[in-house]
Amino acid sequence: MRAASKRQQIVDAADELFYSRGFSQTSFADIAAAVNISRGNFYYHFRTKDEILDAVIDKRLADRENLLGKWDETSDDPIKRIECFIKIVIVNQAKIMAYGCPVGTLTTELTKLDHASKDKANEIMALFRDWLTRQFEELGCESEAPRHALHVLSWSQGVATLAQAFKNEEFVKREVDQIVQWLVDVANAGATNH
Amino acid sequence: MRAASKRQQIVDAADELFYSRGFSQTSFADIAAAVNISRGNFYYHFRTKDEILDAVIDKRLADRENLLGKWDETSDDPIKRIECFIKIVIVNQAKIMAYGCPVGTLTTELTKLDHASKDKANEIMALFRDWLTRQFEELGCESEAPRHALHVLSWSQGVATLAQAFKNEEFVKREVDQIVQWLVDVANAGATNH
DNA sequence: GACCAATTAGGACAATCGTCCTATTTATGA
DNA sequence: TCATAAATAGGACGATTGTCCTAATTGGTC
Repeated sequence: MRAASKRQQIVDAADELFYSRGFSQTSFADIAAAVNISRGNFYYHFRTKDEILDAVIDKRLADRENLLGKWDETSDDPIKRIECFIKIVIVNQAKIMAYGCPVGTLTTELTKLDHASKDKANEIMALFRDWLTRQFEELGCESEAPRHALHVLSWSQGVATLAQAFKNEEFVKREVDQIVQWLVDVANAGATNH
Repeated sequence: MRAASKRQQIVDAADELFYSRGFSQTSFADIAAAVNISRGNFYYHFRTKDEILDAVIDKRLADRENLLGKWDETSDDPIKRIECFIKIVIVNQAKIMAYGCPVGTLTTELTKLDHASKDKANEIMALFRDWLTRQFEELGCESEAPRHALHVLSWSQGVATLAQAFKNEEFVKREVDQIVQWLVDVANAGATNH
């Protein structure tokens, strides 16, 4: 029980550190210090750095699935649900301006490293893509749903990258308003087609 | 003469390696091997890794200024020039799918490292932003020009990130067509206002 | 041919990295 | 209470890192 708790503490700390410093710039010593255990003891919980990475990705996947599940329950209107996604860039604005998007930056880093878990990290991105696709399907734009999903996902990655670069709050708000307007237009166009 | 040439070789090799592997995952040994000099000799040309990074950023800044200058000369129509920028994601598609955007990924990495040269790297992003702003001003949308510039820049970063994640050529083409259409609409709206 | 500066190679250095081994301490349950 | 397992600390290991020093080589100039 306490073992699981300690393991969870390690994964949580690694999650934060991988996000704020990057995976390869986070050492065993960094994580051990964050959870107050010795470097030697670390080996008891995780044998390799890649093991921790996999655990972190699993946690992120679970967290996001949880989040998407909650959004599914917030409203019957898929527009409202997609707006939940859009507004992450505002809800998490402070962290995004400091460290970028946790999903996008990890994907980019692992791909450059050609890391064995890069595909697994991409699954988080795919999770959002597929969820968005379902929302657009419910909106009535069946054949266009996958394209709209990629469009919104791409939009969010761009906003996150520029938010980190320029730290411009107004830019973020403006882009959110713009994409929400686009979303409403898409919904109306889909409705008139039926 | 040969010294300058060797120095240039080093900067070029570092530029490529920083792009494909990332800054902190590129070692002195990697760069030295790429230009066929010994690690010891390296110190004669660059005393610290940060010195190489600064030289690489300077080179990238110069390269981009050069590129933007050429685009300025391609056409009198700012729409055509902005389209040049938009189509980088197609021209450089192969590399972008492999390593992402060189400007965006470096900015992200240095910010996470809290590196002393992060602001300098951001200047490359600002260079594009300011150039785009001038193009939109020429288009006639004066007060909206800075916003449009950020919008296009943000769009390009999003497309690059998703291109790297999903490696979907059709997605890139579709997004390019979409933003070009948006650009034409903006131009028409600006024209009717005058 | 001799001299001087530019350029190069080799290796030392202290620090840090991921990994691993081995005691020791702590907690659990019969 | 005692045996057993879980958990922890400390340190060793080989490799690699950025940095730096020194000696050797090269090339051009008088």
